Amino acid sequence: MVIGIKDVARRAGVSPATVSRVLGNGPVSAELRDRVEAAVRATGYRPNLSARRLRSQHSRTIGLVVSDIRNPFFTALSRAVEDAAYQADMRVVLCNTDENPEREALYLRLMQEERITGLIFAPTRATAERLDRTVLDFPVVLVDRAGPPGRHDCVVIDNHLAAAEIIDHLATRGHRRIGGIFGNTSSTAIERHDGFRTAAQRRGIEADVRFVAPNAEAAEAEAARWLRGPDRPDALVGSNGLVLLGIVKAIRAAGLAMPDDVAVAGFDNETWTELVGPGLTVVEQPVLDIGRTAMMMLFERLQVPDLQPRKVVLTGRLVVRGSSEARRTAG
Amino acid sequence: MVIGIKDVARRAGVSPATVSRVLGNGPVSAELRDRVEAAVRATGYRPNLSARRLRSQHSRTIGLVVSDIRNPFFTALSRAVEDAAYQADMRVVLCNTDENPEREALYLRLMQEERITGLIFAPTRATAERLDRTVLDFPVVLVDRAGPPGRHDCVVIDNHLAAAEIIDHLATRGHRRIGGIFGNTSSTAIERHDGFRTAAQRRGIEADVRFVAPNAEAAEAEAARWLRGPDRPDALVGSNGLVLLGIVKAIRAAGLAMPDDVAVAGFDNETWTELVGPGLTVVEQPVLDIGRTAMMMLFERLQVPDLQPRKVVLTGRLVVRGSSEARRTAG
DNA sequence: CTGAAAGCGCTTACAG
DNA sequence: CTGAAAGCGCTTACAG
Repeated sequence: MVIGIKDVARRAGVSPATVSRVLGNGPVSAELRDRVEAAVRATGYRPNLSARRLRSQHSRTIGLVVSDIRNPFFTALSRAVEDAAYQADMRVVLCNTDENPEREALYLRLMQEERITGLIFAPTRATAERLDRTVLDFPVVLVDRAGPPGRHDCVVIDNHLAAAEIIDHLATRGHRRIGGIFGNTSSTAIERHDGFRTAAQRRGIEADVRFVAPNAEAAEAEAARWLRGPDRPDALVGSNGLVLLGIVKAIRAAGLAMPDDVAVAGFDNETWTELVGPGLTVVEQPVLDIGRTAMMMLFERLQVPDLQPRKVVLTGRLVVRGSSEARRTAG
Repeated sequence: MVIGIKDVARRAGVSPATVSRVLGNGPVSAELRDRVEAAVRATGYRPNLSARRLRSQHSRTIGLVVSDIRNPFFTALSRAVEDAAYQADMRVVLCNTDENPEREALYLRLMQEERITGLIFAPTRATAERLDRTVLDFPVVLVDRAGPPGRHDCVVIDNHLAAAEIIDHLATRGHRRIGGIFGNTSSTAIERHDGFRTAAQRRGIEADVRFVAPNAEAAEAEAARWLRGPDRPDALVGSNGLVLLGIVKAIRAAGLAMPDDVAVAGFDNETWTELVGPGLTVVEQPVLDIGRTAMMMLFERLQVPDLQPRKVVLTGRLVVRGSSEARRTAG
């Protein structure tokens, strides 16, 4: 049998209202407070959050909708968001969309049904275009992916700059035929692609590009084809951690060496990137800051709903390792 | 303004009860069903899940409490659990305990407040010992960690066997001084330790063991100390993915080579283990099966509450790679 | 098949 | 400070 607030009230000799006030730190005399607290301990009473949410009209719930929690970027993001949420006495409901717009729509409906307080969302490009703030009953902060300019609060890194830094670095190291493999569903990959092309053009470097589904399998298949073909690049760049993983797998499977046969660079400084071959050169994203900032923006938006949409741009950090260093002289 | 069931009812010219029946696939005439569905579409009505849960007394919620979602084993587990849950029209509330018994207690209370349908839990040893099924209002399935024999439903792998396989494999490859680094908070690490010792004894092999907090940093520090000391082992075994990561980092930092200076083997076949050095020898856990099985056991327990506690033991698979192969002959 | 009414377990004006 | 009462938005016997 589950104990309710009435049971506690009866035991403490007070009204349910008083029990509620003790739990919610309302104004209660010390004596009644003591009696109620004793009764709560004695009964092991736990308030029913569904009832509390319904009555108080606050769900104290943050929605977090990402493509796949197994992408280490989103794993770390979810942990950051959850820590911030639990500290604010809120909880998180997490959904994986697998970059599928239909599932995004499904989970947006679920978020409505949960009456979430706010949403942190990494949408596909298709959904970001369509997303209408005014039709949702809660504020949204986009993360990792900005969506159309000026439409939504968002926190991203400067992808254009980061991709350009990778190109500049590779060019400096003497690479002239650089290939890029980019995800085909997110605005982030597009921005990285822009930065990639712009920087290559500026330096008069040959930069070819291929788009794939943003997962390791698709990236590996594409990289394998590319490395086998006549136009094999001397450096490969991956647009996120999963793509980078696929590239490295393809290189190993082909029996090639980094950086002597192909140099490699990419995004996301996962724990393992320093351990592979000579170490992988990557742009590290400040993922904890991204998560925390998204939560802060959500809270600010809740306090001042009619603020202009704000874009917070953080900066990635290029971590140079052996995978992109100049070709070794034979020894 | 948020639309409620009454608004839909008014618009469709029916009672709220009828709207509720349409949504819940209750018995409704085709004509009224059509009118209600049209009204739902026109208004964009979304039922309030808090109200529904409160009234129906079903939360349709699974709790998932693990140490850290960033441990790739738990990342994959959470994805498996979430997929199974959403398919059963349930949702998941996830908590990270950081192997901290106080946080475990906190989150168990939260689970009570959520009135969850059932809990999937990877407890520390301390909490597993204390955990009393009869005091919780929901069934529990332990995953990865079994707890005291016969007390709880659980789904684990045969850790004793898996650890013994690692020892047998290393012994066959000629390693005679094997060191193990084990987590100090989970029953799983203890079982792996047992298997490790037993197999070593049977083979008359020197097997030393050290316990650390189950994270990469602690494992790396311990491995670094060990590799520097006078009793340097010729093979190191890590009790989970994070510990294995720490071991590999320490080996690289010390400028040692796998397997020539130290062989390495461990648990969890993460995506990166095949890419590090000559590839890492690991026991792969059937993590998708573990997640799905845990959900099934939960549902079965809900249907037949007075079943004996059941232990499902799955089997790990030893994936042999270069990190543990026989020392190369100088060439 | 359908509707009116009760009630899930809380919180919160309201009155004292 | 405290309690009685209303009500959050649904679902579900109950009666027809």
